Amino acid sequence: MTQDAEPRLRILLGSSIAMGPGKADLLDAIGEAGSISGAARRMGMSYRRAWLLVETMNRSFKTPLVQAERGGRRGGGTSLTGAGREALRRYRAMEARAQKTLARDMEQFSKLLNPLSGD
Amino acid sequence: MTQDAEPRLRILLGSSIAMGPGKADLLDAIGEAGSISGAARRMGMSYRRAWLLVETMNRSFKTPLVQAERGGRRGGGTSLTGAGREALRRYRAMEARAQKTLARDMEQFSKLLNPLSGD
DNA sequence: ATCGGTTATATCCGTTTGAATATATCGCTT
DNA sequence: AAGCGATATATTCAAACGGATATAACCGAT
Repeated sequence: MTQDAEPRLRILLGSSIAMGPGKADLLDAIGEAGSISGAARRMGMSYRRAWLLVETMNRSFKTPLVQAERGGRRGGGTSLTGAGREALRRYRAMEARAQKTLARDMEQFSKLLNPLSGD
Repeated sequence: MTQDAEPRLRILLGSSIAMGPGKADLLDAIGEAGSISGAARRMGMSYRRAWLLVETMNRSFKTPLVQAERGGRRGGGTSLTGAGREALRRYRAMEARAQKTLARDMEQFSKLLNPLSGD
């Protein structure tokens, strides 16, 4: 067994990535964890990186995808906004549609690829 | 008018990008220019960068996509192999198919995006 | 034999990226 | 008032990235 090739979808807005596989996963994790720090922990990334990704997303969209609160019983927390849930849902739909549409092409394309070369 | 969002397709093999918009453009340029250095010039990138991209591609595929020659009347040159032309053709087809399939979704998604934020 | 243009490779350097750490602020809880 | 856990932000440091430059090898043309 070797890993196989994966098609990945990114939504580029100008020079910055508004949405992509990593950011979508982060949104999922924030939704589940209820905080940026919790999401970062379970994704094995630094809080700073997670916070920067969130900042990029919030700047890329009309309405912030993520809403943070400081203090409180649990020290604060972060939740997805309505726009956040919508953007995530739509991205996942596009991702799935792309995967499905390209499945046959990917089969062919994969035959050209070097099964080794994990890099 | 502001720039609008663009969906981009990458083919990931392990941790390295086997094919993507930039590499596909480079293959096109090499095909037209007949050399890595010429392609780099017309794309405004350094020879080093172009050469590294070619190296990554050649490592990612079973058969090299690009064949280089040294010396000779024109000092050498680089041409696409059969595999190179095939990979490029298939990638462009996938790209186009994805664009078409996602056009409607992108319309909706774009409504969520911040028209400013060129970064 | 030298020259030209290219591939191939190494080195240097500034920029960017990202982890690690530290600090301030917030607001509930005790 | 002190503690806690989280956000928000700055600073420091190492690694990765990429441009610029230099050099060697190649080989036909002159």
